Amino acid sequence: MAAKPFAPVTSESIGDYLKAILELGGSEELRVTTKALAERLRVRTPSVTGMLQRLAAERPALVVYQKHHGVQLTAAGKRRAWELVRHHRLLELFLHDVLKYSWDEVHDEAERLEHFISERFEDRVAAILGDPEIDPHGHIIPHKYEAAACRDEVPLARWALQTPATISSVRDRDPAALREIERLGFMPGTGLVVERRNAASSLSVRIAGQADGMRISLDLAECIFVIAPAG
Amino acid sequence: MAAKPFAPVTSESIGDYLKAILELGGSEELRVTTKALAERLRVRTPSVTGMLQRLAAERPALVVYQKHHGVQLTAAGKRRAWELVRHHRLLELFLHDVLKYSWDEVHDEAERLEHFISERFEDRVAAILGDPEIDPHGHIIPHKYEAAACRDEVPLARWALQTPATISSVRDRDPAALREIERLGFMPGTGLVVERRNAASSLSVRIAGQADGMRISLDLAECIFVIAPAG
DNA sequence: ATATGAAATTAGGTTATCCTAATTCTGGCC
DNA sequence: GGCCAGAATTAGGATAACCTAATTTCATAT
Ligand SMILES: [Mn+2]
Ligand SMILES: [Mn+2]
Ligand SMILES: [Mn+2]
Ligand SMILES: [Mn+2]
Repeated sequence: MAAKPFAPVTSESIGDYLKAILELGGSEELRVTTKALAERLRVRTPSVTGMLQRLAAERPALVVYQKHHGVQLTAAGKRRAWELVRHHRLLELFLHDVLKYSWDEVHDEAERLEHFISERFEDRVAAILGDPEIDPHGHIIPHKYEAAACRDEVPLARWALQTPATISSVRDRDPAALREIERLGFMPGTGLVVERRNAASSLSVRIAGQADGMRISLDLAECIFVIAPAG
Repeated sequence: MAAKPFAPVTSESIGDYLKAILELGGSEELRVTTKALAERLRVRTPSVTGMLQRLAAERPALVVYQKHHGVQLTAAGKRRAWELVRHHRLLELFLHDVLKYSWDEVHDEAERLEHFISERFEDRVAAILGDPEIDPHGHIIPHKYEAAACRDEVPLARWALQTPATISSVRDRDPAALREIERLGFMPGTGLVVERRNAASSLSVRIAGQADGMRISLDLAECIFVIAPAG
């Protein structure tokens, strides 16, 4: 009766490891280090080593683990990680659009609930949102059973000067940064140009169609991702 | 900044124990036995004993535990248990009305999610549902920070013969029974009379305004709760 | 080729929650 | 008052997911 799930179901903890490996590995799927995982997950490195050994021993294996040389996700690990990313982004959009959360409130709630909703919940939320493509922070919502497409995003802090850019997404994990970004008007879809780098770790930026520019800290510019316009 | 929560936050497991003690104790708040808890929670009795000792040792204590003589909830335990009941019933109604779950699908999902939603989630769901009073099975949704009112419900199996009754609620835990109840038309609010008890563990029941009666099993009649009409 | 410091692993321990097997308590019945 | 069956508890152990302290490995810089 119960169909075999496409992606293995995991504990909350394992799910968080898989998602962290996915996100730290980037689109090139580089091997991720123990230390990077420990920092991201706020645990100590021996906890990471222990968990990686378990994930590699699982049948089917969720990661390829080479002692002292980091981990990568297997196909099974990737399936589960992308499923959680889909849950996360659908939940964020649902919390924002239906339950009227502000965009800085959605992340923490989604981060917890993504592990506990059923496939049915996922499907119904997608349905009432009209199979959405983009979450409140501009992130692409993967299709069911698929990895998300990926754009060539660059943090605003590394974008070339005097070159038009469009904001594609913003980091979702820092509520204070999100409030600041909203206050300044750097919403996904907005066009802008970086006019110069200032000594004081800040950037002078002008939003398309606005007369005067503004200064934002490099820290904040690391939270804003841009692409070439009109892609 | 973060206000002290009105009810202690608990693990999923502890929450399930507290809710089970609340529900098994009934409105008279009788002491609940180790065995009853073990059955309800599908764990072995030594697990229950161990957990009860922990709940009693917690500061503030969540239960009053007398070795060999069962447990009762303390005020703190009751607060948490009722909070979870509120979460559960709000979630069931939300899943049914907003996400279009059928009434036999809502229980299991709510049983899990009730432990993981935040106060904000609870409040927003209540708001979009218009501060509802009754869940899809006819159960009263407690107000925030309060125990639910309670009615003098009786299982249909124990209602006097030939005496008009109104269905107040139905048991929410058994999907197959719920589908049967729906098929037969025993929805909360429906009026009926029990015409007789038959030998074959069944009841002959006539729904108000319907010409002919029907037979339902005593098992099913244990899942349907009734009160005197027009209360 | 070797030394060294950062990164990673191993060793050993804790807590939460569950289990089985063994033991003890309790309430009713003669 | 003593016996018994069922209920409950204690004893001892497993597993998941953490931790600190000790040790090992790796990459690089002389
Ligand atoms: Mn998470
Ligand atoms: Mn997001
Ligand atoms: Mn539950
Ligand atoms: Mn219900």
